[in-house]
Amino acid sequence: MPELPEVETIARGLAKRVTGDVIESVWLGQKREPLKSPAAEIAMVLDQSRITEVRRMGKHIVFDLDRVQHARVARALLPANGQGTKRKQKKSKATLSTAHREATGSVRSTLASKAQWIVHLGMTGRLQVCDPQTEIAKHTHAILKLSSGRELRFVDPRRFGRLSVASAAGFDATGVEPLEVDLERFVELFRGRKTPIKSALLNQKLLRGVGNIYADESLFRAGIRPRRRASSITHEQLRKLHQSIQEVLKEAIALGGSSVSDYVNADGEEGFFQLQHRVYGREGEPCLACKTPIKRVVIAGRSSHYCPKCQK
DNA sequence: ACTATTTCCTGGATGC
DNA sequence: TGCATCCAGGAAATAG
Repeated sequence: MPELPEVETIARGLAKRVTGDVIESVWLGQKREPLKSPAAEIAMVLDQSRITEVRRMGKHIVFDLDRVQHARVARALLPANGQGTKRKQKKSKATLSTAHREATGSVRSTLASKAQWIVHLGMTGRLQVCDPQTEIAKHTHAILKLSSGRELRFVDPRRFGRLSVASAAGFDATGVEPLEVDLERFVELFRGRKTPIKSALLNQKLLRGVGNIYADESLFRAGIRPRRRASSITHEQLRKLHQSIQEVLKEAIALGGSSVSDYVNADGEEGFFQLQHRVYGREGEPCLACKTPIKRVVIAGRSSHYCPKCQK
């Protein structure tokens, strides 16, 4: 489940591998859930673009693109060269003729020389850079053929991930970056909010990038129960929470993120921060500070883990 | 303007 | 072994 540290790790790995590459062709699967922008628009923007930068914004991976030349529209919607025969028939049929025709006129005219490809990995999304010969994984929703001869593929079994494009105006992520926000602005985020602090931490419109694992871990370190109303937390406790969030995220990035379920980085390697979890996934196990069994409750539909003695 | 709840998805774990 | 059921979770949509 990629949250900020995992997405940061993946974005850094991808930046090393694909910066400077030109996208020579784009194949998009027939499932529409993974596509937030119209398929034809995504294909049109990506095709013949150079990747100039890969970075993270919240839980999003942003690929900055430079248009190399005008889109060669017809190619953008065909399967990548040499892949058609190996791919299952169902997938090679995934062309987008109707959307394509609609978008050809309108999108081409609005294309700027700068654009962005935005990827949200959801729960199970993966971006893999591999040779074209590599067998195409089940649930592959996008394949970009790169000028270096490799392919960049988006695979997502659960289809909670999302792909979109932004043009010159740029991608506008909501919320503030937890690693950049100063204490004053951080405190302001929670003023007057009656919602449980756990829910507030997960709200991407306030803070972007914190998910279930790091919310629980941060609250433990700050000694705050997840159900506490955000507005009831003292300034001193918020100061501690602000510090805890930054510490937890930095430590997790340093260890390559948390590998629970099937998370791996851009090189296929697991992270190690799961070994540092003090409450997440430890229901019934003794608190590492006081040995009290860790409790699990559901808040906003999410498992929330805490120590009933250490957290008030 | 907020807040709470429901929905979308599949694979792995569990239970009978 | 097989089959049904439940659960994981981010964020958008819906309801209050």
